[in-house]
Amino acid sequence: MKINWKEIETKWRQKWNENKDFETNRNDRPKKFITVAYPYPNSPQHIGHGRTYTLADVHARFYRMRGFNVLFPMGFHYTGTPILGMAKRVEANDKELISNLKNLYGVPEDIIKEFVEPVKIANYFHQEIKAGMIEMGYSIDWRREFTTIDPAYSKFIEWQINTLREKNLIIQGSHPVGWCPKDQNPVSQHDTLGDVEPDFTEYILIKFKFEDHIIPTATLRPETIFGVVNLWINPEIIYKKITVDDQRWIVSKECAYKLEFLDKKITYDGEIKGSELIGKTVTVPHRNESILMLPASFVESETGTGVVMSVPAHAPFDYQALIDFKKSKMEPELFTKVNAITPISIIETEGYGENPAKEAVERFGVIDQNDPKLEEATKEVYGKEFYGGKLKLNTEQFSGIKVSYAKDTIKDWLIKNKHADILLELTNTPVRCRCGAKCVVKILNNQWFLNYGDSDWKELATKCFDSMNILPQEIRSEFNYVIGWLRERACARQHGLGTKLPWDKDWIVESLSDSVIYMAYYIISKFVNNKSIVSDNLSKEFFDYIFLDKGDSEKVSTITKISIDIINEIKKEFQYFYPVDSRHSGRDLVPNHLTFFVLNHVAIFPQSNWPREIVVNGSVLMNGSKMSKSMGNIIPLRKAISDHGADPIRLAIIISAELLQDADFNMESVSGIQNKIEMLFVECSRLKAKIPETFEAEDKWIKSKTQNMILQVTLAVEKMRLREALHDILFSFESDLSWYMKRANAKNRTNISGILYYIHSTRIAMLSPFAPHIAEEMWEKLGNLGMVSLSKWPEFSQSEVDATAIQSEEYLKSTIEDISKILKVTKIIPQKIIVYTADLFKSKVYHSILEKVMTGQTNMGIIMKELISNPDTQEVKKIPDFVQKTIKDILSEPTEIRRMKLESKKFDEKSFLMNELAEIAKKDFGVGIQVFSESDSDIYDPKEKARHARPFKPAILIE
RNA sequence: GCGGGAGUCGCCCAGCCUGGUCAAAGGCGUAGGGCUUAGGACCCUAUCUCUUAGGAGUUCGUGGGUUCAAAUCCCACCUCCCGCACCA
Repeated sequence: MKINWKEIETKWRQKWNENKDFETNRNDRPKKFITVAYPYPNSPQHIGHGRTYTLADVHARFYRMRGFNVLFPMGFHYTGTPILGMAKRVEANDKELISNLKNLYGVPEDIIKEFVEPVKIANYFHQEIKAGMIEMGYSIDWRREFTTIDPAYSKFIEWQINTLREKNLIIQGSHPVGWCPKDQNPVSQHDTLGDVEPDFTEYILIKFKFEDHIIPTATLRPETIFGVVNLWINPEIIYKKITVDDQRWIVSKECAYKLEFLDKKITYDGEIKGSELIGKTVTVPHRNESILMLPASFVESETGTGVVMSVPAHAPFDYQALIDFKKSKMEPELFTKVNAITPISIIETEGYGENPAKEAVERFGVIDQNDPKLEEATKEVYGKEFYGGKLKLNTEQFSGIKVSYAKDTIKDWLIKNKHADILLELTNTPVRCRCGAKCVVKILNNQWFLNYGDSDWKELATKCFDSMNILPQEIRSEFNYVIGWLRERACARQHGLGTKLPWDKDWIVESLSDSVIYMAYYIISKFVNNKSIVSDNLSKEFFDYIFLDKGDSEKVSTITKISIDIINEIKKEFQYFYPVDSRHSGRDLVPNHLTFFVLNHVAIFPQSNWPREIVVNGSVLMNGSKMSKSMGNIIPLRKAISDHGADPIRLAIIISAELLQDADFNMESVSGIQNKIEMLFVECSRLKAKIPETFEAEDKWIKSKTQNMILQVTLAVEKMRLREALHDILFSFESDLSWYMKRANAKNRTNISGILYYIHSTRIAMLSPFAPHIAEEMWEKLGNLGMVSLSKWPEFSQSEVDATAIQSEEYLKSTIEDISKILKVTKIIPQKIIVYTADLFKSKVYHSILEKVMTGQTNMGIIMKELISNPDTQEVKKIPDFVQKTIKDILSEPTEIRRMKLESKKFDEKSFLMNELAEIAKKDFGVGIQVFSESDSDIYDPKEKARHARPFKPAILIE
């Protein structure tokens, strides 16, 4: 039977909507406030976005069924730069973008024209995403919807950022960024051609004195200043003479250009050829020694300053260039000087001798300074020295420290003594802005930062994390790590949509900073949307009173012109719903949003309102590979819903992976799920509500198994192990059910529909948070009244679990399995099957062994001695083999089964097998079964098999 | 480098948290059978090795260890993937 998903889903969505089932207000029941990171509306959502929201929705629906008053709201994050960038690209008539909008996202052409206005983009995709969320059946309270550019939201953000500033958590400073000199704008990944992230490193400029000039060299290894023996100049380069602030420098043209953006005043004074510098000397800072400037072809004008300091003991390039130069022709006078240059070794590293550079050059077989092998040699020496090297005595006060540590220390010391400066340089050059210009590194002054480096703040956040539930547990250490390395973070930028900094209107609150405590705003937004309050009235006093319990209602009412009743109602609702019980998000937000979410909460709110839980999920792959525009494998969520139905999509996403793993989405799994659900649907349509009749062995068993499923599923959902839960409901339980059907059919029973009705009602109820629409339909088909989404979650009941029933079915199964194994190995076609159960004595021995094993005694010798010393069991000395095998039997079973066996001592194997084995064996093997106890007097035992019988392991004879 | 995750029977992947029901679920593939004019779809059976009695042997990246018992716990090593900032 084919299910018409669309029809069923529309039907139930309408009912939920009419009944306002998911509109949540304060009441006297316990609450759960479940939130999920709101979407950024710059594209329609695809399957990947759907995952986080679906997980959160299942969570919300689960708690709703467990009796909680669940608030699950949604907002839209308009703030940020990508939308702005998009608008610019539309304006510039960017072909690639417009084709994506048209073909990939299906945006009508006349609407694309309006996209030159950023808000139009956000509005369009906002509605698109919202429609998808509704179609997915998310149980959202839409009365609380908002966007982050709503005037009331801006008031809220102003309050947030002012509060942080009052607490001295916002500071001002300078900060390097990737920069487009043409646009006069910072650039990040989505502003560059090819979407490259501008990546830069910090070089240390060491200032060498040359006459009345400074010749700076750029290095990553400031400690090597103690090992410098000469400088390398490229004779082909024409260097610039410039004035940097008050000093006169000589650097390459490219370097001078870079310096212009690094907060320095540059004027150009003249030029000097590289060749003119050769053979002249400079003074090494601090050491005050004169060293020569020598020519080298590996020196590039684009890198650093175009001058390199030579440390031949530790830098393979320098060592090789020195060798090369010594071989070249030169004036005798210079040769004497050059020949006198010897490497100065300043670092000792295990595995290297006096001159690591020389050793590496020789080992790699380097030919000359243009040999690419030098790169490898450099990497090796640098790596080993950095992590394993120590500075030698000739480095004065730094001797003995590890290189990895010395780097920063020496840098600070050099800068303090004015021997050095900083040069920031892009490492992945060239980075081009979308406008085509080459990007540089710029130091921005007067940037506003949230001081996440503050140790008191970190401590509070750590305290909060320690008290929080983090799901899955594995991700917790990652949060601790992030808190550890977090430093100041820019919280304002100069472009994009958003709220202006209240005290500095040139800046806009950065979008990762205006989205950290907005869960509190869901309380406010309900009252904004129903027009109880207007943005103009939302003053500092209002938010202080609602969120922080500061001030009194009368004063606040006077200031805000909002009635005391409304103010108090808002406050009560906030106090009822806060704190956030669970926050859902993808794992990409762990090092930023989720951590900031906690940091900002602990900074602003009292401990009682700190968040309680974070749930993190992995991303979604499409047929095993990452979804990307260029691959064209992005499936818009709404298209997937209309093609396959919302419930199959929800189930396929959930079943494909556990929380943190990447979920591999593919159409086969969707259609597999559809088939499964269709079968279940047919089953539910057939069953009628009925009170179960008397219970036979298999009925008691399947009831116990159902209880077991309830327990397992409930525990799994509580830990958000939704894949496991769903798998239990849909698949694992199926094998139990088919065993049950096999048993019932063998007996030709016709009175099982009551049991099946009970089982399926339980399953459908548990399925409902996962596949809410079809579950409602099935629930109705089963003849249940009301909505399954509002019904009670099935509860585990220990009293419904029948240990004997479970154990006896296991016994039956293993006996049948033994028979088939024998048949398989011997390839006999059976005429007759005879089963012998163990006698009373063995059963007695079995139980005393079981008791001993349960107390931890597993030693055969000791058990044997104890059995013999007891008059009741001393006869075992005749059958030591039995004892040995029984211990093994027991040990190979799970503790749970052992316990059950211990509990139900009086289990009559013979009569059970006679009653239950006959029909089923007839069906499976086509012959009758005879059952004897080995102690029966009328026993038929021609091959003397009976004596091998053990409790729960009957002997078998097949003829 | 730092931090995190992973390595399972031809392939994909579950089991590991909480050791025993584990020669290890499920899917794909392969082989045989059913259905069909044929193909597809679907259903059944088999799928580490040996075995004419329910058994035995060797397996879960590699090497050790703990335990009566290890895919599961501990230690070391090897390989692969992801994140490392002003960007949502």
